[in-house]
Amino acid sequence: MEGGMISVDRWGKGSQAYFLTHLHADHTRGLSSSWRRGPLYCSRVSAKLFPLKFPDFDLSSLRVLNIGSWHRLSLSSPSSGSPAEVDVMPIDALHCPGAVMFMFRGDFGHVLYTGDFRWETTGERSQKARTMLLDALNGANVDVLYLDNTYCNPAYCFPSREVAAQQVIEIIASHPEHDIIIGIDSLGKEDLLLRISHCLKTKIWVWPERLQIMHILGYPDVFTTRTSLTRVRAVPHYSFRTDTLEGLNTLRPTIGIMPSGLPWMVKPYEGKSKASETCLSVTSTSRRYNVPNGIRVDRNMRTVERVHQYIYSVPYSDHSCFPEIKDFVQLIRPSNVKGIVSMSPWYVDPLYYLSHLFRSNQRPQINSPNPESQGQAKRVQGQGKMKSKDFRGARQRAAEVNFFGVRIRRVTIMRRIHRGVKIVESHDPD
DNA sequence: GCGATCAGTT
DNA sequence: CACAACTGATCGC
Repeated sequence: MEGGMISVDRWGKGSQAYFLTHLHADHTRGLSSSWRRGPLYCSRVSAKLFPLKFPDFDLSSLRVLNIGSWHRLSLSSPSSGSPAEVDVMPIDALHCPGAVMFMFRGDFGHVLYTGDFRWETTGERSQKARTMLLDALNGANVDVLYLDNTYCNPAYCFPSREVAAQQVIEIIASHPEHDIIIGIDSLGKEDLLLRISHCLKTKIWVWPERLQIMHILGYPDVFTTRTSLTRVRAVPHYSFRTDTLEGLNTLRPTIGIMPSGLPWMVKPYEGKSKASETCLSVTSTSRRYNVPNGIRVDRNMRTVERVHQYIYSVPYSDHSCFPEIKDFVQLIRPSNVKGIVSMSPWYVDPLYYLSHLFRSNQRPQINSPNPESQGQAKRVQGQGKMKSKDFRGARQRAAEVNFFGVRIRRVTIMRRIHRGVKIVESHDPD
């Protein structure tokens, strides 16, 4: 296999062109203000946000790529040094502001790198992205799909963000006398806040750095850093804790809302835990809301949970859930699929659940679906070529676990080490 | 001081 | 328990 020409969300030496899908920290690790490795391609929104994340970054290194347009890069083959043309098109990833997928086209065929993405089947923007993707392919086959496999497991199933936002709004509306605290990260979930603001006719407090981001993003003037103007506050996810909520409740009645694809962001309250058992009526999501064509109503569909006396967990996710990933892979029908989550010799590929959808007969990278032989393979490999630092933090138990009330075989057991890839010229899925 | 890596938190 | 995203401590230069 030849050395890489192109790196996506990886910032080591040896590539001719570097691509950034979005500005979350787990995709910019290794990037710094002292970047000297040449042009860095990203979306216009990411470019606008760049100075905030990397204050002294030399902005002349940035190359903005317009979403939906092909751009030609003149690179050279790492082996022969002969010229090699590569075309690239960014496509809306609907993950967070500025987030894009990259479609590459060249002598190697078509390679699609999703970055983190939410493949909703409803909504105007989603439809546009779908059309853009199909237009980009123009009937061609995707040779390698690098896939955001974060929730690539049938146990993960949640409603659209529109539905989840409505759930948040219902929670807030049913607590008219309460202050509301919502945990968010430095980028993402803006649409949720805008919907809340619009439906409940309220401003939303954010911390100063977040207000700066809102201004750069050009959002309407509904955000404020003045506490007195609103009862709804969005705070850094990291400072959203049970003791914070308990402390606030000694001053004023306050509830917290955690929008997340995962329901266990806070320790369960030692009493009632289901929202349906409280004053708030939140019943099965799949019964109450229409589900788009092709997405089967799943009994795993997550809904609102009251996870603590003062805290609600709402399935508002910026990553695709399993049925959406499946829809995406069925649409693309790629020859080969690789999870963006890093691999190790004993890594059990979550794409296990999708292998029947591949165009070729690529087998998922599973040592064996049998937990016992997985364990054996791990031990053998572990004594082999891996250095200890490469699997520090790895969790290696394979077991049958109770997952959202459904017994499934746990196959995703490696903690993610990094994201991002070096895209190479070979067709081979190694 | 800077970047990289690790440990720990929600 | 789980994950993504983030903070802060520590290490090496």
